[in-house]
Amino acid sequence: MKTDKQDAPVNLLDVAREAGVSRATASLVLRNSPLVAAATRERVQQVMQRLGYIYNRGAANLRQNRTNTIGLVLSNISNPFFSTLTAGVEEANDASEIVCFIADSAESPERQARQIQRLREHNIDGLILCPAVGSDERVIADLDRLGLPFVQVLREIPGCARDYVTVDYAAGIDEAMAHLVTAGRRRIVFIGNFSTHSAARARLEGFNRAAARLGLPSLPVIAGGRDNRYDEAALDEILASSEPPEAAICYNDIIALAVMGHLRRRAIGVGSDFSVIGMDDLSSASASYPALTTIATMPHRVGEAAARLLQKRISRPAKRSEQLVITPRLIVRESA
Amino acid sequence: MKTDKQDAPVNLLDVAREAGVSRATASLVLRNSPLVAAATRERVQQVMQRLGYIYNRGAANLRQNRTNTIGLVLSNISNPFFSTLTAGVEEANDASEIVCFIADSAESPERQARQIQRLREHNIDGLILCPAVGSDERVIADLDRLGLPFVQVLREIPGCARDYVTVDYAAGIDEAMAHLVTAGRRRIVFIGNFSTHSAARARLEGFNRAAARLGLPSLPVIAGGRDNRYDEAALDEILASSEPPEAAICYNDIIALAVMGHLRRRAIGVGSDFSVIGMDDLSSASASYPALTTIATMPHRVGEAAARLLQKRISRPAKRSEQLVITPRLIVRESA
DNA sequence: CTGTTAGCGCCTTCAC
DNA sequence: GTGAAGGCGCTAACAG
Repeated sequence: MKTDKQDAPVNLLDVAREAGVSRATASLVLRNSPLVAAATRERVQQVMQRLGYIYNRGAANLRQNRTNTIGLVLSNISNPFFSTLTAGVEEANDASEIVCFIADSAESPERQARQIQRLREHNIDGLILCPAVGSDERVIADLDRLGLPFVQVLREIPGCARDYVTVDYAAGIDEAMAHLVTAGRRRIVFIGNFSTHSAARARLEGFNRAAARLGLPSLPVIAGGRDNRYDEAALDEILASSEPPEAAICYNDIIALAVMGHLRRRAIGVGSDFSVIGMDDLSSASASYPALTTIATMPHRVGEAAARLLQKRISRPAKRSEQLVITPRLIVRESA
Repeated sequence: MKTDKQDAPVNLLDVAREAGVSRATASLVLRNSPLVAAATRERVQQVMQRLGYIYNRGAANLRQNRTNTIGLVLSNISNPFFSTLTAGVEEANDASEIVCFIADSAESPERQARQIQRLREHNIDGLILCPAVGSDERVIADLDRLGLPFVQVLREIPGCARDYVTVDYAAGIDEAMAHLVTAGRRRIVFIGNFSTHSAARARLEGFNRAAARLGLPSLPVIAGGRDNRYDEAALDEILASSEPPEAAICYNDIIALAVMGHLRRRAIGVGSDFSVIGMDDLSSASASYPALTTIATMPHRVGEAAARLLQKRISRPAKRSEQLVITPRLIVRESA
C-alpha cells in the first residue's frame, strides 16, 4: 500500500493549512514576495517541500493572463541550422524560467497556421517564427489581431517592418568573394538557390552585387531544389564549358559538401583547382575533407537574440520594432 | 480607431450569448460532441468564427486535468540525430493535437531536474526523456512519485524496466562487421566511445561480441571525448603499429567523417586501403566524399515510436511497460 | 438535445 | 504581515 499519490495532488490550500497560514500567504511565499515574514516563509517552504507541492502554473495563468511559455515555429526543425538556433532559444529561456513549445511547419503555410492556432489556444506569451515559404501578410495580420507578440527569424514576410532577427548574408558573401578574388579566382558561380524567401533572396542579391562590384564575369546561377538538392547536370554543363568556373559559393554547407563530393568524383581538386565556400558553419563543415571554408551564420546567437528580443516585446508591447542583424564571419579552412 | 482587441478576449459565454445557447452547449460544440444538433452546432461555429473566439485550453486543463501537452527533454538538441528525432515526435503529435515542450539538458542532470520540474508545473501529460549522462534512479523515482507518464529514448537508466524506445545497436554493428569481413577486413578498430550511458555501452559491447564471434584479433578501442571528439593521437599510434587496423567502426557519423578526413590527410585511401563505417546516417553521411557507409539508426522513426508509446501510456497508465527496439540497417556507400 | 450549478487552483483586492 | 472573498474560462454532473 503506497502513500497517497495522484489521487489528489497537493495544492496551495493544503500547504497553507499544514503550515497554519492562509492561502494568500502561501501564494506570496511561492512568488518570493517580500511581504511575508522570514520565519513564515521558511516554515511554508518546508511544508511545500515535505508535501511535495507542485506549483500549478496552469491555474496561475488563468488568473494572470501570462503563461511563461513561448512558441517556436520553424520551417524545418531537423535542419542542423535550426536545431542549433533552437538550442540558443533554449539557453536564453532557461535563464528566464520560460518554457518553449516547438513546432515544425515543414514549409507548409497551412500546417503553420494550424500550429500557430494551437499554440495560441495554449496561451503562449509570444512567438518566434521562421515563416514557411509561401506565407503572406495574413499570418502577420492574424498575429496582430490577437495581439500576440512575435519575432521573425531569418526570413521576413515582405512589407512588414516588425521585430526581426537575421543574418547579414550580403556581408558574409562579400567577405567570401573578396577572399576568393585575393586568391586569384574570378569566375565564381553561385550554387543552390531555391526558395524565394527573404533569406534566399538576400544571398543571391548579395552575390550578384559583389560580383558586379568586383567586376567579375557573370555566370549562370545553378538552381537548387527541395531538401538541399542542386542541379548537378547544370553544374557539369558549366564545368565543361569553354570558360568554366574556378570557384563556387554555395547556398549552405549541406550543398557545399555535396558539391565538393561531386567535384572530387570528377577529379577536380577542391581547394587547389577549384574553391568551394559554404554557408552556416555546421559541425560537419569542419569535419569534412578538405575542411570546408564557410560563412559562419551563428545560429545559436540568432536564437538567443530572438528569445531576448521577444522578451522585450512581451514586456513592452508598444515599443518600436527592432531589427537585429547578426554579422557572419568567414571561416577559412582548406576548401578555399 | 480599431475594433475591440485584446481588451477583453472573447470567451465561451460571449459566444453562447451571441448564438443564443448556453455555455454548456457552446462547450459541447467546441469539443465536437455528438450531443448537439447539427443546426445548433453550425450556428455556434459561425459565431465563433465571426467573433474570433479562441479556445482557452488553459482553462479547460484546469478543469480536466489534462493539457494535451508533453515534454521532450533531450541531452543535446543541436545534435542532428536528436533534431530528427524531434521531428518524428512532432509528426506523431501533430496528428493527435498534442503540442510539445522542448528542453535541452545539455548532459547536466541538475539542469535536467530543473527542466522536468518546470514542465511538471506546466502540467504536461507525459514526458519523453533521453536521460543526461549521470542521471540515476532518482529521476525515475521522482517521475513515479508524481505519477507522470514517461518514456525513455535511446538511453535507459539502469535497473528500471519501463517504457523505452531504443535502437538495436548490436544488430547494426553485427551487420557492419559481417560486411567488413566479407570484404576481407579483419583488423577492425572501434573509434570514439565516450560516455557510459546505455546506448554507448550497447555499441561497444556489440562490437566486442561481434569481434569475438567472428574470431577477429582484438585491438584497443580509440577513446572518444565530449562533443564528438576522439583521440587522434591514439589512432595515429595504432596506425603506425606493426599490425595496423584495416577498418574502423565509429561511434557515430560525426566521428566517422572526422576519421575519414584524418585518414585522407595521412594519404590513406578511404574505401580502398581502409574501410570506415559510421552510425546514424545523418544527411551529411551521404554528402561526404567518399560517401559514408553507415548504420542507419532512423531517429525519425524512434521519435514517432516514442510519441505513440507515450500516448498509449497516458491513456492506460497501468498497462505493462513496453520496450520498442528499432532495427537499424546498414547503408553501404563508398567508404566501406 | 439544452440549460443550471458548482467548482478546478490560483491570484488580486481589500480589509484587518 | 495576514485572512476572506471573488473570479479567471472552462467542463462535469445532473436536471429538464
